[in-house]
Amino acid sequence: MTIARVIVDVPSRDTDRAFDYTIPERLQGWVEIGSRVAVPFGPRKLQGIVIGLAEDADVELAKLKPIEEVLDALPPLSPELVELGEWMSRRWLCPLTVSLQAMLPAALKGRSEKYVFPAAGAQWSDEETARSGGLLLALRKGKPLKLAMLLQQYPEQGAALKRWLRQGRLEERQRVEDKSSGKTVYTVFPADAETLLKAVEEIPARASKQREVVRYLAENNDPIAVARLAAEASTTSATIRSLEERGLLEIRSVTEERDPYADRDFTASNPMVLTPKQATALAPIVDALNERSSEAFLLHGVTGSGKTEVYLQAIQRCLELGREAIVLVPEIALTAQLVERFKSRFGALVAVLHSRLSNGERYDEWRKIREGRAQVAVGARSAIFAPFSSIGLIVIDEEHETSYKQEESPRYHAREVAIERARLHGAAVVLGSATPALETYEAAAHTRGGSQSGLGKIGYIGLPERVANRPLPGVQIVDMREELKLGNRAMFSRSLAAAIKDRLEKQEQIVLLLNRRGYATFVMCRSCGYTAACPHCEISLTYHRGSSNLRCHYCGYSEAEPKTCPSCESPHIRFFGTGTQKVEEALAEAFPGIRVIRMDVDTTTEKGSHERWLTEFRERRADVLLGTQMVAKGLDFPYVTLVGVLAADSALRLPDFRAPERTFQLLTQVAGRAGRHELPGEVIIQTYDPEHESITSVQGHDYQGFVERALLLRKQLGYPPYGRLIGVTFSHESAAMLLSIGGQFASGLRERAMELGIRKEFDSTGASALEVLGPVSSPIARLKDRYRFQCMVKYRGDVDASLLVSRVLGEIGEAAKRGGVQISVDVDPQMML
DNA sequence: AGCACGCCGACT
DNA sequence: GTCGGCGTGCTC
Repeated sequence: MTIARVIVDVPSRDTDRAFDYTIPERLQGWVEIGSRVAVPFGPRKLQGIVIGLAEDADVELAKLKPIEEVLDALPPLSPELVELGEWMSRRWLCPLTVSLQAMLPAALKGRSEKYVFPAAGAQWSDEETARSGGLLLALRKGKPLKLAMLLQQYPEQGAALKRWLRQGRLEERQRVEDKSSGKTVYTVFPADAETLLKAVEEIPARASKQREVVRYLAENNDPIAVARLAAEASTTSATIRSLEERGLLEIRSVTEERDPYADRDFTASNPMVLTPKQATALAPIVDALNERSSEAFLLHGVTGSGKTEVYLQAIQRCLELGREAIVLVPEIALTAQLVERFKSRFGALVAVLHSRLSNGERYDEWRKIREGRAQVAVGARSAIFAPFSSIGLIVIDEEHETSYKQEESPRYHAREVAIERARLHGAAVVLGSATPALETYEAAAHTRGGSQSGLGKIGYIGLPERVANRPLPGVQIVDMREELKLGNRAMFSRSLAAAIKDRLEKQEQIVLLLNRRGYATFVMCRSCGYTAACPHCEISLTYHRGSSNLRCHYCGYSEAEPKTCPSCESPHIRFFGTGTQKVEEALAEAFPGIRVIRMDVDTTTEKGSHERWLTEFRERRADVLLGTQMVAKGLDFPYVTLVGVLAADSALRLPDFRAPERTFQLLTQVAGRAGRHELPGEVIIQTYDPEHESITSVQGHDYQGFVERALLLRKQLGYPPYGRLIGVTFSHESAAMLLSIGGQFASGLRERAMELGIRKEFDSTGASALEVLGPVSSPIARLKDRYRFQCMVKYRGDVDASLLVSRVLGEIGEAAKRGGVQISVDVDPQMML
């Protein structure tokens, strides 16, 4: 008897283990590791993933319930992805179902739905009917209705529904449903009649049902739905399945496909001739591919050095070897321009996965991969889970981007998942960036010395020059304090204003970066000092001019623009700080006739708007592309010769040890947008802190220098990559409980560390150390009506802090649950806020 | 996480 | 007496 070990879709600590089920006869052969199944669980019916099959497991069979259904013709996950999920849940301390669920396309994240319908012979009095406000009339039409929908439509009838269900006058039924709208039919594609007839002889006489099916198919040699064929031959799908194993037929899920790129022509492109530098960069990657060794490389190339062509040719080689490739790109860089580059080189072999596709479209692309019709997957973070079976190469472009870390559970980092997945496949990893993350750089620089970062060995490949020897743009730093002294109170310095005017005359283009959206960043009353804050979060509200309201950028709350102070009714209420909307206005004022495209979260929510703006800019229907960091990444426009940064230090003062690194990276990236083609580029950076290293290093394009100094500082303070962090956040609607639960966690962890003889101090001896900071109120003390406290665990890489933390959480979990305190754990947090 | 079961106050 | 409040414990 085979037992299936199933992870049910209940994301909690208590249920984070496999539950055993029997496999009923009709599903024999369909249940595999990675199958998605519907199972009974207590009184409910749930979706689950099979993570193991055990022959006659050591359990009381009588206690086991059978699997109810297998939900896909092909298991959506492979044993390798299940293993990867197990690794993830250990690495980032999340329930296994959460990491497995993260690998499925949204269309397959079916939830179970409850339906209710009247029991046979159930009666209701006229009075009850009248009081139900139409509910009973709807129900008595006979069709089962969704319980969730009824509760939403008749909110007052909840109690009545419950009563009737208990009394048995209503019945409920639960089904696990897919979200995908496209209809899927599992279809049998038979081999040709001749092959089938020949094969009949070889099928053992005992397998009479199989023979019958084959004879049927020999006569009716057309594709037929699995269910119909089973009915036709009065047998079960298990029979058909074994025929598939004999190679006499193929079962495929057939759907109407939506190809989001169907209406577009891609002109074929051939490999370009590599520069000698590019060729040198490519060589070690190709060596690794040929040897099938799971090596990782940092491809450190300045902006415009032609990294993409290196990726393309590495992928080419990978495909020639009959293996598949994954390319990760930051979401906002995943533009038509980039997709086109891959499509034109590899054609229909490319599947594209990004968040702007509908669930259905995404599911189609995902199936192309699963069914082997695509060999290259290009996508954002979650494309790292592309269901390939033989991966040869994983490329992560702009590997330093923060978007590779998922900010909700599972809080994984795609870079690390890539390295682990590559290890399982014997695949090469290429991490490309002009400004590598300090963690990556350190791992590459000290690969021989033994790195603390946890990334393992990384080979270093440098690409220090732009193609065709185009110079890097000149960078000018403007001290805005000097401007103020000279009486210039405008938001554009004299040199930036002059440069803008010059480009307008020459009909060249300009990119302007300001990392704050909205119009004004805070609202204050000059009489009483009142500032407008979100009632749900401890965050000041941002004024948006178009809609004349104040908005919270954390929870989306908005309120009307105040005319007088809500606190003292003084009319002296003023808007402070500059956002992109205000810059747009100032540009129009200072340069009449200027054509500006503003690109930020507010103007790009609509589907396709992002690409539309970029196309408009590329076609030079605008002079200025003004925006938040989304204008800094990966864009390549030949006529951009000026890049202006309005407030370079805006992110520098955040209470986050990575703030200087982020600032340097952002400035370098945006500077790289200028002068990428024939026309030379110029960059003007405005700041109130012109001496700051994050800014001065951009001027000299001095990554090396910046990084060496930053790493030294990190080492002194025990921050990553030399020490590591785990952030634990406790939240509750009231603050009262948080300090005590947080305190219990901190002291519990300190005790455990002491027992194991782990030192508290980080010192030069290099001995294991672990330190617990907090609990303290989080930098954002309240978010969406919940107060937040946090602890930060700082430790050296040789301490298994994850294990310690999960043990302590196990101890205090009960108390936290009773008190209603939510705990979220972030291993290797990327944002300190 | 849900959902049932169980033991307590406020209604017909 | 019953309805429904939410604390507790279990789900193969």
